[in-house]
Amino acid sequence: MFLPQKWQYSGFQLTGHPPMTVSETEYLASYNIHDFDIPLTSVDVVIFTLHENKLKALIVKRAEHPFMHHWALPGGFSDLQLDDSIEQTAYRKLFEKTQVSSPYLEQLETVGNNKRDPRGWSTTIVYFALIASDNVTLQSGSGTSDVKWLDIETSWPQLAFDHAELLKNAITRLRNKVEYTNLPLHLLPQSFTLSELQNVFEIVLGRKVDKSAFRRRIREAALLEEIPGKMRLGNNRPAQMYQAKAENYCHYFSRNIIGKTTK
Amino acid sequence: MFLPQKWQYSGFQLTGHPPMTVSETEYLASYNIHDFDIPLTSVDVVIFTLHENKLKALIVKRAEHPFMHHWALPGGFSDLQLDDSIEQTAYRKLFEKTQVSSPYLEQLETVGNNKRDPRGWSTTIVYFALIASDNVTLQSGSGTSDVKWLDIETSWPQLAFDHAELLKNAITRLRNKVEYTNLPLHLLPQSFTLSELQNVFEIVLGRKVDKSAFRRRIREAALLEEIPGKMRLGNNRPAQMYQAKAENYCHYFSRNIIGKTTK
DNA sequence: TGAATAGTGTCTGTAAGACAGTATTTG
DNA sequence: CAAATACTGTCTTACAGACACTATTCA
Repeated sequence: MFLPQKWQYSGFQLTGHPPMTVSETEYLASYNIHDFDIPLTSVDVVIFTLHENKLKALIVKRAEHPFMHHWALPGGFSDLQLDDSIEQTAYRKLFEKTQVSSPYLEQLETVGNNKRDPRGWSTTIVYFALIASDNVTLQSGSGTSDVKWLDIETSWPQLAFDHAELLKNAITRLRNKVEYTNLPLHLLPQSFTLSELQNVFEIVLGRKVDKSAFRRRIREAALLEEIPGKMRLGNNRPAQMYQAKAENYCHYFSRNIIGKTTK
Repeated sequence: MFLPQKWQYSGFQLTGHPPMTVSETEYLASYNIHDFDIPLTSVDVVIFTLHENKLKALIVKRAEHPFMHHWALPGGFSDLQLDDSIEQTAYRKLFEKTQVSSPYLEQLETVGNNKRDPRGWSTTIVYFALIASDNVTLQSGSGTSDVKWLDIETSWPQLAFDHAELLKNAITRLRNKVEYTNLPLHLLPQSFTLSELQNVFEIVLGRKVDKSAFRRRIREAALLEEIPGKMRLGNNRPAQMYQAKAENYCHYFSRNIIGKTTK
């Protein structure tokens, strides 16, 4: 079961490459990444927003091989000069397309295999972002010829690579997390009413929830603050407007939202 | 806000590389990954087990540069010949060290930046695995000179790269998920008693839970099946033994376990 | 019999679901 | 006034927590 490792190997090194006589400094000086057969690594971003009461994801039309002229998720390679980290790559890609600089951004998954890219072994790190649709200015940017919001409930165009599956996974993750987090807050503009917030939850969940229970849940989590005197006016009773407290980037409820099953 | 993209770009392509006159076939034929400056990409695996009533993680002593002679998480590069996917790389690394072939394995996070590896820009895909400690045979394998279980509650040796942080993140993820999933099942051998299962939950959570509530929760989730007649004997009332139903790889409870706050 | 652990019964507390009620605006 | 939406009150239900109780073995 548990071998006594200490005596088995202590005092000598197994053979390895590079040889033991090379110091770490010498090793690093002679190290050349291009000597190794390593996979492509890219970053893709699933950008969600709410537009016309629909949940939408951003897709771009590729202007380059492979999959030229196909729709795809925005993404690309880390620029080792521009980016200090893969998060920065994700933020940069998101900003290039939307001009939004402070989204909710979360790492989703990393997919790497020898099937997904015709160029060979390829790995992509997938992020998902939530942004408010106000103040977004879409830009196709470099490497793409078009950009648009895809209503995730309608039929999708054929997406490049395995991007249809990546998008499906992102939708699943978002739906799951909405059951026990406050993520939909990030799909709304800075100020909003409780009815608007509830509406966002319902759109993402795909079902109605009870108003009274919903408000109690939000109130008791202390996620929001009233904006004194600011009301949403209409042909009915005015609604109090709220904003998210800064500290509530992601709040976890201790129970799932169950809600009504009918839409 | 939302630009009418259709008319803006339809009918022509933006300039791009490679030029439009090259077909995809020609492009792929001339494509050479070594022409590009791409980051190192590795896979690391945090392997948890339960041993002597402690939660432990596997660490290996590096026999190669960089960080030679330092303890580190098991991991390494995908072998583009051996591995069809990064999951396979993770399974391979896990099997090399433990001879366990069917662990619980989950992707944790991917960390990529220009600080974490002295060789330069580097990305690692981190997995975490849960295995039962019975039938494990530790092997240091290639590139490492030693291997051992690290009790995560004791003080750690200095770990190579950012592995201390990766391990900390894995522990956090495991602890969080134990609040609302059945993950501890995978730390036990095939058959076990309910008290043993509760004990595993308590070790991972770091606190006691109520026996009656715990059993109700497990019973109502229908995760287990009795092994008829098989009992754990001792100087006390014998305990019924159970095994996990095959379909319950990962069960999500709809509420967190709250439990007692005293250990 | 006592020690030890297995296993159960039942009361309480908390938060969600259901749903009907009241409140406040415009037209 | 009616229509529409905002907001609240209250009863019920579900399930976790607390904790005491019973059960079954060995020494």
